[in-house]
Amino acid sequence: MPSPLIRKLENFTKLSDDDKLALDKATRQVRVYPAREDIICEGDCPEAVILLIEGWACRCKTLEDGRRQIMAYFVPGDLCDINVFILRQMDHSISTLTPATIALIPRDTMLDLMAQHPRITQALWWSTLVDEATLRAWVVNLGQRSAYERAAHLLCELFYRLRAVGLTNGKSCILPITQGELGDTLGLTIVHTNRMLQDLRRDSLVELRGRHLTILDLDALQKVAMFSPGYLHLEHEGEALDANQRQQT
Amino acid sequence: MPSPLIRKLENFTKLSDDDKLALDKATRQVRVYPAREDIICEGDCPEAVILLIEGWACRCKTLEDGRRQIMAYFVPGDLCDINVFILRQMDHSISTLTPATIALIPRDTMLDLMAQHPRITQALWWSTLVDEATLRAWVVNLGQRSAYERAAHLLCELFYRLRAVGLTNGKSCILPITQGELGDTLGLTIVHTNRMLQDLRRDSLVELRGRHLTILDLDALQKVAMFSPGYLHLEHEGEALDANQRQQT
DNA sequence: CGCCGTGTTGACTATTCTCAACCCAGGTGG
DNA sequence: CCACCTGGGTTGAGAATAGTCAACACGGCG
Repeated sequence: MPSPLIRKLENFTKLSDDDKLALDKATRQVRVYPAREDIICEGDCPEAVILLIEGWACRCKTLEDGRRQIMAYFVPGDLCDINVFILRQMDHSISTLTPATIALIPRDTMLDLMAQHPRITQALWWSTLVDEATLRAWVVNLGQRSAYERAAHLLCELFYRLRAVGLTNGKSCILPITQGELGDTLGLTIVHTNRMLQDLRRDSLVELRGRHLTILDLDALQKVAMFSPGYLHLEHEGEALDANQRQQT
Repeated sequence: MPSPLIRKLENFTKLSDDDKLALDKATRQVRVYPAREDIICEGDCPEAVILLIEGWACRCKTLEDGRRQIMAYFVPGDLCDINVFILRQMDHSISTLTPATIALIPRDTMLDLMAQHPRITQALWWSTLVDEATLRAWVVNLGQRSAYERAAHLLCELFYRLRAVGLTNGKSCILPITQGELGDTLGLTIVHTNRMLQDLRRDSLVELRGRHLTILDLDALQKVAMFSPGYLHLEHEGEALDANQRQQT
Protein backbone atom coordinates (compact mmCIF):
# COMPACT_ATOMS: atom_id res chain seq x y z
CA MET A 1 0.00 0.00 0.00
CA PRO A 2 1.61 3.29 -1.05
CA SER A 3 1.50 6.14 1.44
CA PRO A 4 -1.22 8.65 0.63
CA LEU A 5 1.39 11.38 0.20
CA ILE A 6 3.21 9.44 -2.49
CA ARG A 7 -0.07 8.60 -4.12
CA LYS A 8 -0.97 12.25 -4.12
CA LEU A 9 2.33 13.54 -5.47
CA GLU A 10 2.21 10.92 -8.20
CA ASN A 11 -0.93 12.59 -9.44
CA PHE A 12 1.51 15.16 -10.66
CA THR A 13 4.72 13.41 -11.59
CA LYS A 14 6.47 10.08 -11.47
CA LEU A 15 8.71 9.64 -8.45
CA SER A 16 11.74 7.34 -8.41
CA ASP A 17 12.10 4.57 -5.87
CA ASP A 18 14.73 6.68 -4.22
CA ASP A 19 12.34 9.60 -3.93
CA LYS A 20 9.72 7.36 -2.39
CA LEU A 21 12.15 5.89 0.08
CA ALA A 22 13.19 9.35 1.22
CA LEU A 23 9.58 10.37 1.67
CA ASP A 24 8.82 7.25 3.63
CA LYS A 25 11.76 7.85 5.86
CA ALA A 26 10.85 11.47 6.50
CA THR A 27 7.31 10.61 7.52
CA ARG A 28 7.92 7.73 9.84
CA GLN A 29 7.41 9.55 13.12
CA VAL A 30 3.71 9.86 13.61
CA ARG A 31 1.45 11.33 16.21
CA VAL A 32 -2.23 10.70 16.90
CA TYR A 33 -4.81 13.36 17.65
CA PRO A 34 -8.41 13.09 18.78
CA ALA A 35 -11.21 14.70 16.77
CA ARG A 36 -11.68 18.47 16.98
CA GLU A 37 -8.36 19.35 18.41
CA ASP A 38 -5.99 22.10 17.30
CA ILE A 39 -2.76 20.83 15.80
CA ILE A 40 -1.43 24.37 15.49
CA CYS A 41 -3.14 27.47 16.81
CA GLU A 42 -3.30 30.95 15.47
CA GLY A 43 -0.27 32.83 16.78
CA ASP A 44 1.97 29.76 17.04
CA CYS A 45 5.22 29.72 15.16
CA PRO A 46 5.37 26.38 13.40
CA GLU A 47 8.66 24.55 13.25
CA ALA A 48 7.58 21.55 11.21
CA VAL A 49 5.39 20.71 8.30
CA ILE A 50 2.33 18.64 9.08
CA LEU A 51 1.51 15.69 6.88
CA LEU A 52 -1.93 14.25 7.39
CA ILE A 53 -1.74 10.46 7.16
CA GLU A 54 -5.17 9.42 8.32
CA GLY A 55 -8.37 11.25 9.15
CA TRP A 56 -9.53 14.71 8.19
CA ALA A 57 -8.32 18.13 9.27
CA CYS A 58 -8.99 21.70 8.29
CA ARG A 59 -7.49 25.14 8.18
CA CYS A 60 -9.75 27.56 9.94
CA LYS A 61 -9.97 31.01 11.40
CA THR A 62 -12.25 32.19 14.15
CA LEU A 63 -13.21 35.85 14.36
CA GLU A 64 -13.32 37.69 17.67
CA ASP A 65 -17.07 37.29 17.89
CA GLY A 66 -16.97 33.55 17.37
CA ARG A 67 -17.84 33.27 13.70
CA ARG A 68 -15.67 30.61 12.16
CA GLN A 69 -14.56 30.06 8.59
CA ILE A 70 -13.04 26.85 7.33
CA MET A 71 -10.57 27.74 4.59
CA ALA A 72 -9.35 24.32 3.55
CA TYR A 73 -9.96 20.68 4.12
CA PHE A 74 -7.08 18.27 4.49
CA VAL A 75 -7.48 14.64 3.62
CA PRO A 76 -4.89 11.88 3.91
CA GLY A 77 -1.79 12.74 1.89
CA ASP A 78 -2.21 16.48 2.28
CA LEU A 79 0.53 18.68 3.65
CA CYS A 80 -0.80 21.48 5.79
CA ASP A 81 1.35 24.55 5.34
CA ILE A 82 4.39 23.54 3.43
CA ASN A 83 5.55 27.11 3.56
CA VAL A 84 4.37 28.87 6.61
CA PHE A 85 7.62 28.31 8.36
CA ILE A 86 8.95 31.30 6.50
CA LEU A 87 6.48 33.60 8.21
CA ARG A 88 6.68 34.54 11.83
CA GLN A 89 3.38 33.28 13.07
CA MET A 90 0.25 31.50 12.02
CA ASP A 91 -2.70 33.70 11.16
CA HIS A 92 -5.08 30.77 11.48
CA SER A 93 -5.31 27.31 13.05
CA ILE A 94 -5.01 23.78 11.79
CA SER A 95 -7.46 21.51 13.55
CA THR A 96 -8.52 17.92 13.27
CA LEU A 97 -12.07 17.15 12.25
CA THR A 98 -11.88 13.43 12.97
CA PRO A 99 -9.36 11.44 14.96
CA ALA A 100 -6.22 11.82 12.91
CA THR A 101 -2.72 10.50 12.44
CA ILE A 102 -0.12 13.00 11.36
CA ALA A 103 3.59 13.04 10.70
CA LEU A 104 5.59 16.11 11.62
CA ILE A 105 8.39 16.73 9.17
CA PRO A 106 10.95 19.02 10.80
CA ARG A 107 11.94 22.10 8.92
CA ASP A 108 15.47 20.84 8.26
CA THR A 109 14.35 17.44 7.05
CA MET A 110 12.05 19.24 4.66
CA LEU A 111 14.86 21.42 3.35
CA ASP A 112 17.14 18.39 2.90
CA LEU A 113 14.42 16.52 1.11
CA MET A 114 13.94 19.38 -1.29
CA ALA A 115 17.65 19.87 -1.83
CA GLN A 116 18.29 16.25 -2.71
CA HIS A 117 15.15 15.29 -4.60
CA PRO A 118 14.30 17.76 -7.32
CA ARG A 119 11.26 15.79 -8.41
CA ILE A 120 9.88 15.92 -4.90
CA THR A 121 10.52 19.65 -4.84
CA GLN A 122 8.62 20.05 -8.09
CA ALA A 123 5.78 17.95 -6.81
CA LEU A 124 5.61 19.96 -3.61
CA TRP A 125 5.51 23.16 -5.62
CA TRP A 126 2.71 21.69 -7.63
CA SER A 127 0.90 20.80 -4.46
CA THR A 128 1.26 24.34 -3.13
CA LEU A 129 -0.07 25.77 -6.36
CA VAL A 130 -3.02 23.42 -6.33
CA ASP A 131 -3.79 24.53 -2.79
CA GLU A 132 -3.71 28.12 -3.95
CA ALA A 133 -5.91 27.38 -6.94
CA THR A 134 -8.34 25.65 -4.62
CA LEU A 135 -8.42 28.68 -2.39
CA ARG A 136 -9.19 30.84 -5.41
CA ALA A 137 -11.98 28.48 -6.36
CA TRP A 138 -13.38 28.93 -2.88
CA VAL A 139 -13.29 32.69 -3.21
CA VAL A 140 -15.29 32.38 -6.41
CA ASN A 141 -17.62 29.94 -4.73
CA LEU A 142 -18.30 32.18 -1.75
CA GLY A 143 -18.48 35.34 -3.79
CA GLN A 144 -20.56 34.34 -6.75
CA ARG A 145 -22.56 31.20 -6.23
CA SER A 146 -25.89 30.75 -4.50
CA ALA A 147 -26.09 28.60 -1.42
CA TYR A 148 -27.35 25.64 -3.44
CA GLU A 149 -24.63 25.93 -6.07
CA ARG A 150 -22.05 26.45 -3.39
CA ALA A 151 -22.95 23.24 -1.61
CA ALA A 152 -22.91 21.35 -4.90
CA HIS A 153 -19.51 22.77 -5.76
CA LEU A 154 -18.00 21.76 -2.45
CA LEU A 155 -19.30 18.21 -2.76
CA CYS A 156 -17.85 17.97 -6.27
CA GLU A 157 -14.48 19.17 -5.13
CA LEU A 158 -14.30 16.85 -2.14
CA PHE A 159 -15.35 13.88 -4.22
CA TYR A 160 -12.67 14.53 -6.83
CA ARG A 161 -10.03 15.01 -4.20
CA LEU A 162 -10.95 11.87 -2.33
CA ARG A 163 -10.97 9.90 -5.53
CA ALA A 164 -7.46 11.16 -6.33
CA VAL A 165 -6.17 9.59 -3.12
CA GLY A 166 -8.18 6.41 -3.44
CA LEU A 167 -10.73 7.16 -0.76
CA THR A 168 -13.82 6.65 -2.88
CA ASN A 169 -15.72 3.53 -3.63
CA GLY A 170 -17.49 3.89 -6.94
CA LYS A 171 -19.82 6.84 -6.55
CA SER A 172 -19.55 6.85 -2.78
CA CYS A 173 -17.21 8.10 -0.13
CA ILE A 174 -17.08 8.76 3.56
CA LEU A 175 -17.66 12.38 4.47
CA PRO A 176 -16.89 12.54 8.17
CA ILE A 177 -17.95 16.10 8.78
CA THR A 178 -21.04 17.63 10.31
CA GLN A 179 -23.43 20.00 8.65
CA GLY A 180 -22.19 22.66 11.03
CA GLU A 181 -18.73 22.29 9.58
CA LEU A 182 -20.07 22.38 6.05
CA GLY A 183 -21.87 25.57 7.01
CA ASP A 184 -18.68 27.13 8.34
CA THR A 185 -17.11 26.27 5.01
CA LEU A 186 -19.88 27.57 2.81
CA GLY A 187 -20.52 30.71 4.79
CA LEU A 188 -24.04 29.52 5.60
CA THR A 189 -25.89 28.85 8.81
CA ILE A 190 -26.34 25.28 9.83
CA VAL A 191 -30.07 25.49 9.15
CA HIS A 192 -29.63 26.78 5.64
CA THR A 193 -26.89 24.27 4.93
CA ASN A 194 -29.27 21.54 5.98
CA ARG A 195 -31.93 22.83 3.60
CA MET A 196 -29.54 23.03 0.68
CA LEU A 197 -28.39 19.47 1.27
CA GLN A 198 -32.00 18.40 1.36
CA ASP A 199 -32.58 20.18 -1.92
CA LEU A 200 -29.63 18.37 -3.47
CA ARG A 201 -31.12 15.09 -2.29
CA ARG A 202 -34.59 16.04 -3.48
CA ASP A 203 -33.11 16.75 -6.91
CA SER A 204 -31.55 13.26 -6.90
CA LEU A 205 -28.04 14.64 -7.23
CA VAL A 206 -26.60 13.16 -4.07
CA GLU A 207 -27.45 10.81 -1.29
CA LEU A 208 -26.15 11.76 2.13
CA ARG A 209 -26.92 9.59 5.11
CA GLY A 210 -24.81 9.61 8.20
CA ARG A 211 -21.24 9.97 7.11
CA HIS A 212 -21.91 8.34 3.79
CA LEU A 213 -22.00 10.46 0.64
CA THR A 214 -23.06 9.05 -2.72
CA ILE A 215 -22.93 11.18 -5.83
CA LEU A 216 -25.94 9.96 -7.77
CA ASP A 217 -25.30 12.06 -10.86
CA LEU A 218 -21.85 13.62 -11.00
CA ASP A 219 -22.41 15.26 -14.37
CA ALA A 220 -25.58 16.95 -13.27
CA LEU A 221 -24.02 17.97 -9.97
CA GLN A 222 -21.06 19.53 -11.76
CA LYS A 223 -23.43 21.34 -14.05
CA VAL A 224 -25.47 22.99 -11.34
CA ALA A 225 -22.27 23.82 -9.48
CA MET A 226 -20.52 25.10 -12.60
CA PHE A 227 -17.71 22.90 -11.39
CA SER A 228 -14.78 22.13 -13.61
CA PRO A 229 -12.06 20.04 -12.06
CA GLY A 230 -9.22 21.73 -13.90
CA TYR A 231 -8.09 23.75 -10.93
CA LEU A 232 -7.28 20.58 -9.01
CA HIS A 233 -4.67 19.76 -11.67
CA LEU A 234 -5.04 16.01 -11.31
CA GLU A 235 -4.05 15.12 -14.86
CA HIS A 236 -0.44 14.09 -14.40
CA GLU A 237 0.64 17.29 -16.06
CA GLY A 238 4.03 17.19 -14.39
CA GLU A 239 5.27 14.52 -16.73
CA ALA A 240 6.20 17.02 -19.43
CA LEU A 241 7.78 19.17 -16.80
CA ASP A 242 9.72 16.21 -15.55
CA ALA A 243 11.28 15.91 -18.97
CA ASN A 244 12.04 19.62 -18.97
CA GLN A 245 13.78 19.25 -15.74
CA ARG A 246 16.09 16.59 -17.06
CA GLN A 247 17.10 18.95 -19.85
CA GLN A 248 17.83 21.76 -17.47
CA THR A 249 19.71 19.93 -14.78
CA MET B 1 13.04 57.02 -6.46
CA PRO B 2 13.18 53.29 -5.70
CA SER B 3 11.14 51.00 -7.90
CA PRO B 4 7.89 49.94 -6.27
CA LEU B 5 9.00 46.30 -6.36
CA ILE B 6 12.13 47.04 -4.36
CA ARG B 7 10.13 49.15 -1.97
CA LYS B 8 7.72 46.30 -1.53
CA LEU B 9 10.30 43.59 -1.01
CA GLU B 10 12.08 45.79 1.50
CA ASN B 11 8.96 45.64 3.60
CA PHE B 12 10.19 42.17 4.31
CA THR B 13 13.98 42.22 4.26
CA LYS B 14 16.95 44.40 3.48
CA LEU B 15 18.27 43.97 -0.04
CA SER B 16 21.89 44.64 -0.99
CA ASP B 17 22.80 47.14 -3.71
CA ASP B 18 23.67 44.18 -5.85
CA ASP B 19 20.21 42.66 -5.33
CA LYS B 20 18.60 45.94 -6.27
CA LEU B 21 20.69 46.31 -9.37
CA ALA B 22 19.72 42.84 -10.53
CA LEU B 23 16.05 43.59 -9.96
CA ASP B 24 16.30 46.85 -11.85
CA LYS B 25 17.98 45.12 -14.72
CA ALA B 26 15.40 42.35 -14.88
CA THR B 27 12.50 44.77 -14.98
CA ARG B 28 13.72 47.21 -17.56
CA GLN B 29 11.61 46.05 -20.47
CA VAL B 30 8.19 47.48 -19.97
CA ARG B 31 4.92 47.34 -21.79
CA VAL B 32 1.89 49.61 -21.55
CA TYR B 33 -1.73 48.45 -21.44
CA PRO B 34 -4.97 50.41 -21.61
CA ALA B 35 -7.55 50.10 -18.86
CA ARG B 36 -9.73 46.98 -18.69
CA GLU B 37 -7.64 44.78 -20.87
CA ASP B 38 -6.58 41.19 -20.25
CA ILE B 39 -2.85 40.76 -19.73
CA ILE B 40 -3.24 36.99 -19.55
CA CYS B 41 -6.45 35.10 -20.19
CA GLU B 42 -7.81 31.98 -18.63
CA GLY B 43 -6.42 29.04 -20.57
CA ASP B 44 -3.19 30.76 -21.59
CA CYS B 45 0.09 29.20 -20.63
CA PRO B 46 2.18 31.98 -19.15
CA GLU B 47 5.87 32.12 -19.99
CA ALA B 48 6.83 35.14 -17.95
CA VAL B 49 6.10 36.71 -14.61
CA ILE B 50 4.21 39.98 -14.70
CA LEU B 51 5.42 42.85 -12.55
CA LEU B 52 3.00 45.71 -12.23
CA ILE B 53 4.91 48.98 -12.30
CA GLU B 54 2.18 51.54 -12.60
CA GLY B 55 -1.60 51.40 -12.46
CA TRP B 56 -3.92 48.78 -11.01
CA ALA B 57 -4.71 45.26 -12.16
CA CYS B 58 -6.63 42.31 -10.81
CA ARG B 59 -6.86 38.57 -10.89
CA CYS B 60 -10.35 37.53 -11.84
CA LYS B 61 -12.48 34.67 -12.95
CA THR B 62 -15.68 34.80 -14.95
CA LEU B 63 -18.18 31.99 -14.67
CA GLU B 64 -19.96 30.62 -17.72
CA ASP B 65 -23.04 32.68 -17.01
CA GLY B 66 -21.13 35.94 -16.77
CA ARG B 67 -20.82 36.34 -13.02
CA ARG B 68 -17.35 37.63 -12.25
CA GLN B 69 -15.24 37.40 -9.14
CA ILE B 70 -12.16 39.49 -8.52
CA MET B 71 -9.76 37.40 -6.47
CA ALA B 72 -6.90 39.83 -5.98
CA TYR B 73 -5.93 43.40 -6.60
CA PHE B 74 -2.48 44.25 -7.86
CA VAL B 75 -0.95 47.61 -7.15
CA PRO B 76 2.43 48.93 -8.26
CA GLY B 77 5.22 46.65 -7.07
CA ASP B 78 3.08 43.52 -7.10
CA LEU B 79 4.07 40.41 -8.99
CA CYS B 80 1.12 38.66 -10.55
CA ASP B 81 1.68 34.91 -10.49
CA ILE B 82 5.24 34.29 -9.49
CA ASN B 83 4.56 30.61 -9.68
CA VAL B 84 1.96 29.80 -12.22
CA PHE B 85 4.55 28.93 -14.76
CA ILE B 86 4.81 25.54 -13.13
CA LEU B 87 1.22 24.73 -13.99
CA ARG B 88 0.02 24.03 -17.46
CA GLN B 89 -2.52 26.74 -17.91
CA MET B 90 -4.13 29.67 -16.19
CA ASP B 91 -7.43 28.98 -14.46
CA HIS B 92 -8.22 32.69 -14.33
CA SER B 93 -7.27 35.96 -16.00
CA ILE B 94 -5.08 38.89 -15.08
CA SER B 95 -6.61 42.14 -16.30
CA THR B 96 -5.82 45.79 -15.96
CA LEU B 97 -8.24 48.01 -14.11
CA THR B 98 -6.59 51.29 -15.09
CA PRO B 99 -4.04 52.04 -17.78
CA ALA B 100 -1.01 50.15 -16.60
CA THR B 101 2.70 49.72 -17.14
CA ILE B 102 4.08 46.25 -16.61
CA ALA B 103 7.40 44.49 -16.93
CA LEU B 104 7.48 40.92 -18.16
CA ILE B 105 10.23 38.94 -16.47
CA PRO B 106 10.93 35.86 -18.57
CA ARG B 107 10.90 32.53 -16.82
CA ASP B 108 14.64 32.03 -17.20
CA THR B 109 15.54 35.49 -15.94
CA MET B 110 13.39 34.77 -12.92
CA LEU B 111 15.15 31.48 -12.26
CA ASP B 112 18.58 33.12 -12.60
CA LEU B 113 17.57 35.91 -10.29
CA MET B 114 16.48 33.41 -7.67
CA ALA B 115 19.57 31.26 -8.09
CA GLN B 116 21.98 34.15 -7.63
CA HIS B 117 20.23 36.29 -5.06
CA PRO B 118 19.08 34.30 -2.06
CA ARG B 119 17.67 37.37 -0.35
CA ILE B 120 15.52 38.09 -3.36
CA THR B 121 14.35 34.50 -3.34
CA GLN B 122 13.40 34.79 0.29
CA ALA B 123 11.59 38.02 -0.33
CA LEU B 124 9.71 36.51 -3.25
CA TRP B 125 8.68 33.58 -1.09
CA TRP B 126 7.48 36.02 1.49
CA SER B 127 5.51 37.83 -1.17
CA THR B 128 3.86 34.60 -2.30
CA LEU B 129 2.93 33.73 1.24
CA VAL B 130 1.47 37.16 1.83
CA ASP B 131 -0.61 36.73 -1.31
CA GLU B 132 -1.87 33.44 0.02
CA ALA B 133 -2.62 34.89 3.43
CA THR B 134 -4.53 37.68 1.71
CA LEU B 135 -6.55 35.16 -0.22
CA ARG B 136 -7.39 33.39 3.03
CA ALA B 137 -8.45 36.69 4.52
CA TRP B 138 -10.76 37.14 1.55
CA VAL B 139 -12.30 33.73 2.09
CA VAL B 140 -13.05 34.71 5.67
CA ASN B 141 -14.36 38.05 4.48
CA LEU B 142 -16.73 36.55 1.94
CA GLY B 143 -17.78 33.68 4.14
CA GLN B 144 -18.35 35.32 7.49
CA ARG B 145 -18.76 39.06 7.30
CA SER B 146 -21.86 41.07 6.48
CA ALA B 147 -21.85 43.27 3.41
CA TYR B 148 -21.08 46.34 5.50
CA GLU B 149 -18.20 44.71 7.35
CA ARG B 150 -16.90 43.24 4.14
CA ALA B 151 -16.70 46.61 2.44
CA ALA B 152 -14.96 48.06 5.49
CA HIS B 153 -12.47 45.22 5.52
CA LEU B 154 -11.59 45.64 1.88
CA LEU B 155 -11.00 49.36 2.29
CA CYS B 156 -8.75 48.71 5.29
CA GLU B 157 -6.72 46.19 3.37
CA LEU B 158 -6.30 48.35 0.32
CA PHE B 159 -5.31 51.34 2.41
CA TYR B 160 -2.64 49.39 4.28
CA ARG B 161 -1.28 47.95 1.08
CA LEU B 162 -1.13 51.27 -0.67
CA ARG B 163 0.57 52.82 2.30
CA ALA B 164 3.21 50.08 2.23
CA VAL B 165 4.20 51.12 -1.29
CA GLY B 166 4.00 54.82 -0.66
CA LEU B 167 0.78 55.47 -2.52
CA THR B 168 -1.09 57.18 0.30
CA ASN B 169 -1.10 60.78 1.29
CA GLY B 170 -1.93 61.03 4.98
CA LYS B 171 -5.35 59.50 5.39
CA SER B 172 -6.09 59.61 1.68
CA CYS B 173 -5.35 57.59 -1.39
CA ILE B 174 -6.48 57.20 -4.94
CA LEU B 175 -8.86 54.28 -5.45
CA PRO B 176 -9.22 54.04 -9.20
CA ILE B 177 -11.90 51.38 -9.29
CA THR B 178 -15.62 51.50 -9.88
CA GLN B 179 -18.31 50.35 -7.51
CA GLY B 180 -19.05 47.59 -9.97
CA GLU B 181 -15.55 46.27 -9.50
CA LEU B 182 -15.82 46.57 -5.74
CA GLY B 183 -19.04 44.60 -6.01
CA ASP B 184 -17.37 41.84 -8.02
CA THR B 185 -14.77 41.69 -5.26
CA LEU B 186 -17.16 41.64 -2.34
CA GLY B 187 -19.63 39.26 -3.90
CA LEU B 188 -22.31 41.95 -3.83
CA THR B 189 -24.41 43.58 -6.49
CA ILE B 190 -23.46 47.03 -7.57
CA VAL B 191 -26.56 48.47 -5.95
CA HIS B 192 -25.88 46.92 -2.60
CA THR B 193 -22.21 47.88 -2.78
CA ASN B 194 -23.28 51.44 -3.35
CA ARG B 195 -25.53 51.38 -0.31
CA MET B 196 -22.82 49.90 1.92
CA LEU B 197 -20.38 52.61 0.84
CA GLN B 198 -23.00 55.19 1.61
CA ASP B 199 -23.47 53.66 5.04
CA LEU B 200 -19.72 53.85 5.66
CA ARG B 201 -19.83 57.50 4.70
CA ARG B 202 -22.91 58.14 6.81
CA ASP B 203 -21.08 56.64 9.78
CA SER B 204 -18.17 59.04 9.16
CA LEU B 205 -15.72 56.21 8.65
CA VAL B 206 -14.63 57.08 5.14
CA GLU B 207 -15.02 59.73 2.53
CA LEU B 208 -15.22 58.51 -1.03
CA ARG B 209 -15.69 60.97 -3.84
CA GLY B 210 -14.68 60.22 -7.37
CA ARG B 211 -11.51 58.22 -7.24
CA HIS B 212 -10.47 59.75 -3.95
CA LEU B 213 -10.69 57.71 -0.76
CA THR B 214 -10.10 59.22 2.66
CA ILE B 215 -10.15 57.07 5.76
CA LEU B 216 -11.67 59.38 8.34
CA ASP B 217 -11.26 57.04 11.29
CA LEU B 218 -8.99 54.08 10.62
CA ASP B 219 -9.32 52.65 14.12
CA ALA B 220 -13.08 52.65 13.97
CA LEU B 221 -13.07 51.25 10.46
CA GLN B 222 -10.78 48.40 11.52
CA LYS B 223 -13.03 47.72 14.45
CA VAL B 224 -16.22 47.35 12.47
CA ALA B 225 -14.34 45.28 9.89
CA MET B 226 -12.62 43.14 12.52
CA PHE B 227 -9.53 43.92 10.49
CA SER B 228 -6.10 43.14 11.82
CA PRO B 229 -3.25 43.88 9.49
CA GLY B 230 -1.09 40.97 10.65
CA TYR B 231 -1.81 38.87 7.59
CA LEU B 232 -0.19 41.43 5.36
CA HIS B 233 3.10 40.81 7.19
CA LEU B 234 4.38 44.34 6.69
CA GLU B 235 6.56 44.46 9.80
CA HIS B 236 9.99 43.78 8.35
CA GLU B 237 9.89 40.35 9.86
CA GLY B 238 12.39 38.99 7.37
CA GLU B 239 15.29 40.63 9.12
CA ALA B 240 15.63 37.81 11.62
CA LEU B 241 15.30 35.35 8.81
CA ASP B 242 18.00 37.16 6.93
CA ALA B 243 20.35 36.48 9.82
CA ASN B 244 19.28 32.83 9.84
CA GLN B 245 20.11 32.56 6.27
CA ARG B 246 23.63 33.79 6.77
CA GLN B 247 24.15 31.05 9.33
CA GLN B 248 22.89 28.39 6.99
CA THR B 249 24.67 29.38 3.82
C1' DC C 1 -32.72 5.91 31.70
C1' DG C 2 -31.47 10.43 30.41
C1' DC C 3 -28.19 13.32 28.16
C1' DC C 4 -25.85 15.17 24.31
C1' DG C 5 -24.63 16.01 19.62
C1' DT C 6 -26.47 16.04 15.21
C1' DG C 7 -30.04 16.50 11.91
C1' DT C 8 -34.67 18.39 10.77
C1' DT C 9 -38.76 21.45 10.68
C1' DG C 10 -41.72 25.77 10.92
C1' DA C 11 -42.61 30.57 11.46
C1' DC C 12 -40.82 34.86 11.28
C1' DT C 13 -37.14 38.42 10.31
C1' DA C 14 -33.27 40.50 8.11
C1' DT C 15 -30.31 40.89 4.43
C1' DT C 16 -29.43 41.11 -0.21
C1' DC C 17 -30.98 41.09 -5.02
C1' DT C 18 -33.72 42.69 -9.02
C1' DC C 19 -35.54 45.89 -11.86
C1' DA C 20 -36.34 50.25 -13.29
C1' DA C 21 -35.65 54.85 -13.10
C1' DC C 22 -32.97 59.07 -12.70
C1' DC C 23 -28.74 62.23 -12.06
C1' DC C 24 -24.53 63.95 -13.39
C1' DA C 25 -19.96 64.74 -15.50
C1' DG C 26 -17.14 64.07 -19.41
C1' DG C 27 -16.49 63.29 -24.15
C1' DT C 28 -18.01 63.41 -29.03
C1' DG C 29 -19.90 65.00 -33.14
C1' DG C 30 -22.64 68.35 -35.47
C1' DC D 1 -21.48 76.11 -28.67
C1' DC D 2 -24.85 72.77 -27.89
C1' DA D 3 -27.07 68.17 -28.33
C1' DC D 4 -26.33 63.79 -27.43
C1' DC D 5 -24.40 59.71 -25.58
C1' DT D 6 -22.12 56.96 -22.25
C1' DG D 7 -20.44 55.26 -18.00
C1' DG D 8 -20.59 55.78 -13.46
C1' DG D 9 -23.27 56.68 -9.23
C1' DT D 10 -27.87 56.90 -6.69
C1' DT D 11 -32.73 55.92 -5.37
C1' DG D 12 -37.12 53.31 -4.46
C1' DA D 13 -40.15 49.37 -4.29
C1' DG D 14 -40.85 44.74 -4.22
C1' DA D 15 -39.05 39.86 -4.40
C1' DA D 16 -35.93 36.28 -3.28
C1' DT D 17 -32.48 34.47 -0.43
C1' DA D 18 -30.54 33.47 3.88
C1' DG D 19 -30.65 34.05 8.96
C1' DT D 20 -32.85 33.52 13.71
C1' DC D 21 -35.11 31.25 17.14
C1' DA D 22 -37.32 27.60 19.02
C1' DA D 23 -38.81 23.11 18.91
C1' DC D 24 -38.45 18.21 18.13
C1' DA D 25 -36.49 13.53 16.40
C1' DC D 26 -33.14 10.25 16.77
C1' DG D 27 -29.12 7.46 17.90
C1' DG D 28 -25.07 6.68 20.75
C1' DC D 29 -23.34 6.45 25.10
C1' DG D 30 -22.40 6.98 30.09
